[in-house]
Amino acid sequence: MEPKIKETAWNPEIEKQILKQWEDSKIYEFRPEGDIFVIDTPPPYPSGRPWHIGAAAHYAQIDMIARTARMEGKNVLFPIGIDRNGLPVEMYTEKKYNIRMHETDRAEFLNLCSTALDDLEAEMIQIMKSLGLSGNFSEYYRTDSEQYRSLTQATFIELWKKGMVYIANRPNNYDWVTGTTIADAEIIYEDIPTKLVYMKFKIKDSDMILTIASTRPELLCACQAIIVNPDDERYSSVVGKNAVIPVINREVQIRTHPSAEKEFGSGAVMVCSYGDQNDVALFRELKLEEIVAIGKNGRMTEVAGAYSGLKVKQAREKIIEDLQNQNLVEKIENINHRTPISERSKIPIEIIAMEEYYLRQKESVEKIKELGSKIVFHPSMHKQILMNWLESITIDWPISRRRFYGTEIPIWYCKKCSEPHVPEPGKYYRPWKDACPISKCTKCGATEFVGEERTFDTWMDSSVSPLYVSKYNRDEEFFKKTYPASIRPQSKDIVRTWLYYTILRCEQLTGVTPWKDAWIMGYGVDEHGAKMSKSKGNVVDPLPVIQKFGADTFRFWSASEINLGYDFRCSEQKIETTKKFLSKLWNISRFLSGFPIIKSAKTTPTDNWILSELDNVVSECRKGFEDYNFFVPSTSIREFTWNLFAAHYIEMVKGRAYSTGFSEEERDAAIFTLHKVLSTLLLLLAPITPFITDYLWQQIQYSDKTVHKEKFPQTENPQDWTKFTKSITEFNSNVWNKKKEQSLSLKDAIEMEIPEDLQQFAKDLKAMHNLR
RNA sequence: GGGUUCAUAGUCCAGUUGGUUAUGACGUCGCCCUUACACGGCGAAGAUCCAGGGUUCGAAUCCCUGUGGACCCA
Repeated sequence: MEPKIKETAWNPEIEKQILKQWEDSKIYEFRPEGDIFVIDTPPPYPSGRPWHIGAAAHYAQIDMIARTARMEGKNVLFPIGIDRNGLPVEMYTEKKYNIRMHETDRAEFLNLCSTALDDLEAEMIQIMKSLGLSGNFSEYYRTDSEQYRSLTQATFIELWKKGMVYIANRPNNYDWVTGTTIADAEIIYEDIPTKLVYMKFKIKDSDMILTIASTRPELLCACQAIIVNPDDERYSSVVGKNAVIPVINREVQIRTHPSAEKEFGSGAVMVCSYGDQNDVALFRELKLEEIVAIGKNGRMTEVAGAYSGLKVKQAREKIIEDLQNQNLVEKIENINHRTPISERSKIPIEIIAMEEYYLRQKESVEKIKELGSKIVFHPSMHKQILMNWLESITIDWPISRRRFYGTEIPIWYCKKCSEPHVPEPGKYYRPWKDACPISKCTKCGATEFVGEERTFDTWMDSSVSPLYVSKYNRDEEFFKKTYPASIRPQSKDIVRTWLYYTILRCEQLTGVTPWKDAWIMGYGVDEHGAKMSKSKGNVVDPLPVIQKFGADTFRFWSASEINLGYDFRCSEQKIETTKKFLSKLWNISRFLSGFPIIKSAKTTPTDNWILSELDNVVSECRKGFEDYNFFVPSTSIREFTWNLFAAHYIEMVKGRAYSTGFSEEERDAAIFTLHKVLSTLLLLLAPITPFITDYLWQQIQYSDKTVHKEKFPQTENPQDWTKFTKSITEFNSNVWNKKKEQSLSLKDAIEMEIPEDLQQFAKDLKAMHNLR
């Protein structure tokens, strides 16, 4: 019989047609009824070209989650969004047009950002579509839309009214390049080579010299105390006395404090506003008066005297030089200092006191620990990242940012008494340009207002994503059915931000955990295991790879190469070799497409053996799918298909299927089994490689609809025949080896004994090897 | 300094509750067009399972110590 499939290899070009078929027939449309499964999809951030191949692999797997749930009979809400708020696009725009945000007209700057985002977004959507994501593209959302931003603002207003927000002037992490306060979660630490300068301080009214080591000599002008450890006998005689700050020539008192480490530097520490978080704590504890030495522009202020106007780094070099000239330096050590760096602009942050809005989070920590412990993490080990983060939260969340491209903080201040007012929730407010919606100050009765200019930290937007997709505040009925969501898929580097903030905000607003499961993926690294970065030039662009090898190849690579939760290596060569498996599957299908589909038959021992192995595969796959792990199913399917089904079973029954020397009943049993195995494999593979499986399913005509409307196969627990697997494969190997030794062709006849335990397979084996 | 995690052939990786000869793939080297597939088939070489110690009749697997890497936190 002529095979229905003609070509000898899978052509990824066909994917485009299939994609169109899916779109036209709307097979992935969500209906809010029955068993509902909601994915809190991460909206990707279009921060520049190219998009990360690891991210593409990540989305391919999220789609597998969606398809798995669908094949288990669930109605799946798989939203697609684009995250468009925040610093990266502002920096991208500044660079692209060579402008500075704070020196550009706000409305104009926002327009430029928006245009830049549109371009980058278009490419991402194209990649996501060509990957075959079964998400809701027709209603894809943007986090900078009026609707989304009005939700961010409404949730803020709700928390404001509950008293969860307050304003405070306190030292905070400040990034002078981007000109804004940042949260602890946005800080990374890097070891940077730094000079540890041992400076000589004179003790007043004595000839004694006190040596103090510091990495921040430029902060001498902001020094308000010197501390030594209370147990440090070297300094017990000078405690209580005053020391003279070198170069600055101002006096400060020497005190004791347990945070001074005897072993670090000289054991004496200068306390300045503010070298690090420890200084902040000491200023508060010792009630010292703050001296503002560094301005918002990252330069030294007038209190720095001769150094005023210099950037911090320049001031440091200059003051070291001056100290050396005046013979006030004992020595300089080169050390690697763990330095806090702004995640965005990569510069060391400064700690500067500023007035910012804070969202209360400290009192929620215990509650979130409790909620967090109930969320099922995949893999479970990554729950620890959240728990460790919760342990380290010491201050509330500063949520205001001095940036433009973000959701505006919806507050107006009374011009007369400065009382802040929030408007009614539900609309999108831009206080920097909109007229004030409040008519009269509730405190003093004045009628003139001035709008807040700051925006929110972007995590204020991102942290309500599960509320947005389930239409919180917009559609009560829909919300009830779709919240909490089923699963949050995301990568492990944003556990302490996105994952944590979402639980925090949703708990504050709804009192419950936003999802039942959290699915945490590792990073994509390059082929040598190094992190991909634009500066290293090792970023792999996913688009050409997908175009070259096809989405299914890329997806199968993603499934079979990535162990959930662990970092994975991306190399084009690996992806290329994955394509071979799809060719194998294609050719098996091509062979089978020549035989009629037989619905039932009286199977022989050989058939029972492969069906028994197949049942194991089904059970393995179901276990993997249950854990949202695609590594297990893809590898076990590949191994079974290639090394048992194709290599042994098909070879054993080929003669029987062609009916040479076999009864019709025996032939039908072989054909029945071949189709049974292949159709089961296609179903199991459908969530992983949706294109090729759908194409083959429809070409062979296993049913009159798409494979994606089918349900997963169940295990049937037939009698266990797998004990014969080893004997069968070994016997076949022996025959092949014998023929090779005797330089026989595989079709040549040979004399060999079939072992006792394989007698029931004898007829197939004889036909297969031409045994005499 | 604390935490998480990893260490298995040239490379990547599997190994479920400890049980004969350690899985598969890529790569390498032979041989082979055998009517699904040369994007294929068969075969071969290649591993002190990071080191040391312990528990055990028996350890890649469990425990301890150390070494090296990745990440997180202070």
